Amino acid sequence: MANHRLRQEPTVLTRCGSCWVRPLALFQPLSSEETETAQQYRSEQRRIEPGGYVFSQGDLSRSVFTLLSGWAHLHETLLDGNRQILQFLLPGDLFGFQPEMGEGRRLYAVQAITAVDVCVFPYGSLMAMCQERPHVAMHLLSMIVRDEVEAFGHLACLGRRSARERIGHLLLELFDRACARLPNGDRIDTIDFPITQTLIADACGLTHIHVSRVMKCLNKEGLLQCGGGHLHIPDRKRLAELAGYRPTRKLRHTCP
Amino acid sequence: MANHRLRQEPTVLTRCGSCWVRPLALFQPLSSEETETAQQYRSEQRRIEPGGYVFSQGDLSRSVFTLLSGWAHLHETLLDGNRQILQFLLPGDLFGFQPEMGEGRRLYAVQAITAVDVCVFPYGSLMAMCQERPHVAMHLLSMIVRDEVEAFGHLACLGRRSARERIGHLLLELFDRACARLPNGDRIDTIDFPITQTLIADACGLTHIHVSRVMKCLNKEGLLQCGGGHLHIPDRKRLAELAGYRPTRKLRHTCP
DNA sequence: CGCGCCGTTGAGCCCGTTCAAAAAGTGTGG
DNA sequence: CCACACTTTTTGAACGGGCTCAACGGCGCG
Repeated sequence: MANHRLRQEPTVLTRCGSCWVRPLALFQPLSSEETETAQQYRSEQRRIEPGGYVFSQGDLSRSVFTLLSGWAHLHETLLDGNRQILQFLLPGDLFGFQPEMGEGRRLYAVQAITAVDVCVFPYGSLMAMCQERPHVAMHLLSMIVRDEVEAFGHLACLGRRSARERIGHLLLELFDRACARLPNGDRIDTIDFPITQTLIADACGLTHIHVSRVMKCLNKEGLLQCGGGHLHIPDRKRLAELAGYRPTRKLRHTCP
Repeated sequence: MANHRLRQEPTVLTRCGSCWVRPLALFQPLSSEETETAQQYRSEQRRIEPGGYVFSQGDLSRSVFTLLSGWAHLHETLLDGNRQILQFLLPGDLFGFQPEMGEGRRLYAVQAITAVDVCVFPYGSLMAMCQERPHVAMHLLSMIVRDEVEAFGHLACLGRRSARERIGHLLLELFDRACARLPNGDRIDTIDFPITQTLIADACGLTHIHVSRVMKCLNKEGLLQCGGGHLHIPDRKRLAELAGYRPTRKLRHTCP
C-alpha cells in the first residue's frame, strides 16, 4: 500500500525496508533484516522541484544520493557557458561520488528535470557501512564501474558518430533504461519522456536547432515519435541498426 | 633521451614490496608488512611488445591489471572500423574492471604503445583481498571514481570543444600525468612522448589529417613542440588558457 | 632496395553551426 | 473563455570547421 503510493508521489519519508527502488539500487545485496538497520546510514530525504539543483558545481561534496523518483541529469558547465550533460539519472540511480570522498567541491551539478525525490547518504556513514558489510562495498564498486562503462559508450558516440546516430543511440538507451524500471516493460513501445530537445543537444554535443532538424527527419521516416512528454519507438530494431546501438551492453539496473 | 625508459625496465619478476609503482597504485594503502602478503593476490607478470594487446574486445574478462612500465591505451573499435580511445594508461594505472566482475567478455581492448609490463590480479583474489582489507576496497573505489571523472572530462571535451582545444587539453593532461611519475617533475618542460598523431586523433574524435594541420599550427605559434618521441611545452599557462584546461582537477596519481 | 608507418599538403565538399525569426505549445491570471 | 508571457520547436539562409580523397616525402627496418 505504502509501496503503491510511493511510485506516484513520495511526499513522506520512505523507510528503506519498503522503498520500491531498493531492488535496483545500492542496498540490493542486503537481506530484508539488514535493510532495516541500513536505515540508520541514510541521513535524510529531499524533494527538488523541476529545474532545481540537487547540488551545484563548487558546492561542498559531503554525500552521495539515490534518486527515488523523477528524472535528473548530471552536467558540467564550461567557462564559455556551454553545457555538457554527462549522465541522465533515473529512479534507483546512485550519484554524487567524487575521488576525494567528502573533502572536495563538486565538479559537476545535478539538476532536476521533473520533480525528484532523493535519498541522502553522507560519505562517512556510507564508508562505515562498506567497512562493516564488504558485499555492499563490492556492489558499490560494480555500480560505479557500470557508470564508467556507460561514460565510455558515450565517449565513443561523441567521438565517432554522426548526429543521427548519437540521437538515436541516446533515445534508445533512455528508452531501455526507462523500460527497465517498469513492472512489465518488455512489450512497451511508448514511455513517458520529459526530455526536451535542448537536453538532448547538451548530451549529444549538438545545437538544439540541429537536433530539431534531425528529429524531424527521424520522425518523417517513421523511426520515432517524440514530443508532448512521450517517446514512441515503433521499431526498435530499425532504429538500433541506424544508431549502431548494441542492446547486448548491460544497462544500469534491471527490475528483478 | 634522459628518461627514455621511465625510471627502469623491469624485465624480471617484480616483488610487490619493492615495486616502484606501488606508491601510485592499488596497494598504496598497505603497510610494508602487508605488502609482502599482498604478493599472494597477484597471479603473474606479463610483458607485451609495442602494438600487442593486453586483451581484446570479446576476450573473457577474468582479471584486472596494473601497468608497471610503458604506455598503453584502452579503446573501442566500432562496427565501421573506426576506433575511439577511451583512456591512455601510464605506469601505476589500474585497468580492466567490468561490471560483471569476471563473468562477461571484454567490451574494450588494451593495446601497448611502447613495450609494457603488466601485473595481473584475478578478480577472485582481488575480491578476497577487498573483503579482508576494507581500506583496499575503499582505495579501489576512489581510483575508479577518479577514472570516471576523467572520462567525464573527456566527454565535455568531445562534446563542446574545438579541435585546437581538444588537442591542447589532451596533450596537457598527458604531460601532467607523465610528469607526476617523474622524481622531480615540477620544473620539467619536456617529456618522452611515444604518442603518434593518429593516436591523438582517435582519442579526440578527429582525423589524423586534421590533427596534423592543427598541431602544425600550434607549433608555429610556439605553443608546443611534438615529434621524435618527445613533447615540449614551453609555456603551460598559455596553452592551458587556449585549451580551457583546469589544472585544479586532480590527476590520477601523484608521486608521494 | 622495397615496404610500412608516420607526417604533410592541397582541393573540394558536407555536416553541423550561427544568426534571425516565426510558430506552436504551456501555464497563469483575469 | 481569452490575454499574456514564456518555453519549446521549427524554419530559412549563409558560413565554416573538420572531413574525404589523393598524393607525396621522410624514416626505420627486413
